[in-house]
Amino acid sequence: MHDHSVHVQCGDCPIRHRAVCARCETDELQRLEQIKYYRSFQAGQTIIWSGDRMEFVGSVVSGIATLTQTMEDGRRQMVGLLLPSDFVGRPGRSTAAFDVTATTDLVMCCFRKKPFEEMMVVTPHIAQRLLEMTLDELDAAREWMLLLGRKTAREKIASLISIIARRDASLHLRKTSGPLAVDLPLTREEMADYLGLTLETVSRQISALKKDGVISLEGNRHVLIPDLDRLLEEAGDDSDGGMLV
Amino acid sequence: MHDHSVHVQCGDCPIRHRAVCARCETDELQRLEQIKYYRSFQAGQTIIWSGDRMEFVGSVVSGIATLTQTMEDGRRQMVGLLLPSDFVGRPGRSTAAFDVTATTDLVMCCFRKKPFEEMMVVTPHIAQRLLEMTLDELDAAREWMLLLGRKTAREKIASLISIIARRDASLHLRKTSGPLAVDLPLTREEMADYLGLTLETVSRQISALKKDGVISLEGNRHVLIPDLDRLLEEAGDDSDGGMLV
DNA sequence: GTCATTCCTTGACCCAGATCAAGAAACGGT
DNA sequence: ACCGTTTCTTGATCTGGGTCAAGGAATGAC
Repeated sequence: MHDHSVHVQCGDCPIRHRAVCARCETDELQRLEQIKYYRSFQAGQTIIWSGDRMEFVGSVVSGIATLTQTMEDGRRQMVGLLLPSDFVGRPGRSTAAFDVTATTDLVMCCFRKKPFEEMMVVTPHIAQRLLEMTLDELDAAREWMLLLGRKTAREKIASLISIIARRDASLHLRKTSGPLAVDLPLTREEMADYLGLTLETVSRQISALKKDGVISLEGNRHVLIPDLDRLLEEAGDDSDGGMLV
Repeated sequence: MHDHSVHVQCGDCPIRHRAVCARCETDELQRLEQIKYYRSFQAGQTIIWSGDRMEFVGSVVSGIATLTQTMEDGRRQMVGLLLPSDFVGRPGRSTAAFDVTATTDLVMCCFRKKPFEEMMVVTPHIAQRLLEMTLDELDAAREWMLLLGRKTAREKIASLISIIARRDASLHLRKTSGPLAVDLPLTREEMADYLGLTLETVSRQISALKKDGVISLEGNRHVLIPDLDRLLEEAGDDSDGGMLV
C-alpha cells in the first residue's frame, strides 16, 4: 500500500487538494473535477452563519477565514483559523455549528455537499483522508485549549506568533537565511479573539516582547524573529520538536 | 442506503460500539470480536503518557478517564473527558499527543491498532463512522474553547454541570419526574483543570450557585438541579435546543 | 496632496480570580 | 469508633488582565 498522503493538484485549482491520492484515484479526481466550483468572498463577509444549512464543503484557495462563536452579549471566541489549503465543512452535517467569516478577500474551491458525500461512500480513501485531517484539527484544538485555559497573555502572544510561523513555513518554501519573518494575517482584535484576550492586552504584550528583543516589528503586521528558540521558550511549549521540520 | 449510525452490541462487551453498523457489517463485527480484548486500570493510573507509542484503540466500558496536557512548571489543562462508550485513540497515529489517565477504576475494550487499521482499509464504514465521531469531538472541543476563552468562573461551573447532565442523560434512561440529579464524576481539582480555574474558585462558585438556589448539593458530589433552564441561563449558552432531547 | 476611517498604542484605574493560609468535612482502613 | 488521609470550604490579600479613555499611525478614497 503506497502513501495516500501525497498531495496532488486538483485540475486548475491553485492549491493542492489533500483529500485524494495521486496514484490510485485518477478517476476520483476526474469526478471531483466535475462537481467542483469556485466562490469568492470579500474581506469581512460572512460565508456561513452558525445554524445555517451547509450546502458545500471545500478548501481555501487564497485568503484567510475564521471560525468564531459568539455569545448573546457579544463576547466572541475564535475557534478555528483557516489558511490556504485548509478544509471547511463537515460531511454528514447539515447545519454549520459556527460562524465562518472571510477576514481578507477569499477564494474557495467548493464541492456541493451531496455529490461529495456520495463520492465518499464509493471511494473510501476520501473518508480516511478526511479522518486524518480532522484528527489533526482536533489535536490543534486541544493545544489551543491549553493556551486558552492556562497560558499567560505573554505566552499566548508568543504561541500565536510561533503557530503562524509554523503554518507559514509548511505552506511556503522556507527561507534559508536571515531572521525568520512572519506576516500576521490578523488584526489585533482578531488576535484577541483567537487568544481569549482584549485587543489592548494584545497590543501591550506585543510591545513588551518587542522591548525585550524577542521579536521586532516592521509596520504593524510584519514580525521579525531573531531567535526562534527564544520565542518558543516564551510560548511555554515543552520542546516543540516538530517545529518547522 | 440505511442508517449507519445505528448502535450495536459488540459480543459480550457491555457497551454499544459505535464504529460499526448492525445491518450491513456482520462479518466485520465478527472480525472485530477476534481482535478485541479488555484492560482494567486502577483509579489514578496513567493509561498512556504523552509521546508514548499507542498500541491500541478502544472505548471506555466503565469508569472515567481524562485527556490532559501539562506544562513543564506543572500547569495542567484537561482537554478531553472520556465517559463510558467514548472512543480513545487515533488510527493512523503512532504516538499519543496527550496524557490519558483513569480518574476512577476503569475498564476499556481495546483493539490492537494494527489489525484495527487493516480492517479500516477493508471496511470503509468504520472510517466513516470514526470520522463522524471525530467531528463530534471537534465540535465539543470548540464549545470548550469558548468556555475557556470567554466565560466567567460562574458560567464555567454552570456549563460543566449542564454538560455532565447532558452526557449523563444520553447514557442512562432519563428520569421522568423530580429534580434532575447529576453525580459529578470529578474532584474539585479535576473540575478546575477542565475549566481553566483553580480549585478554590471552583469551590467558591459552587457555593455561590448553591446559595442562589440554582443547584443544591447532597454530599460533595451529588448535584440536584431544580430548574434546568435556569442553569442553562447561568451557563451563558445561547438556547441549547438539543439539550436532553 | 487632504481628509476620513480604521487600526493601533499607551495610560490610569479596577476587579475577577489567583494565591496563601487555616480548618472542616468526608472517606477508608483497622 | 478511631485515626490518618484526602478532599473541600472559607477567609485575607494580591495581581494580571480587563475597562475606560485619549490620542497617534496607517491606509485608502478622492
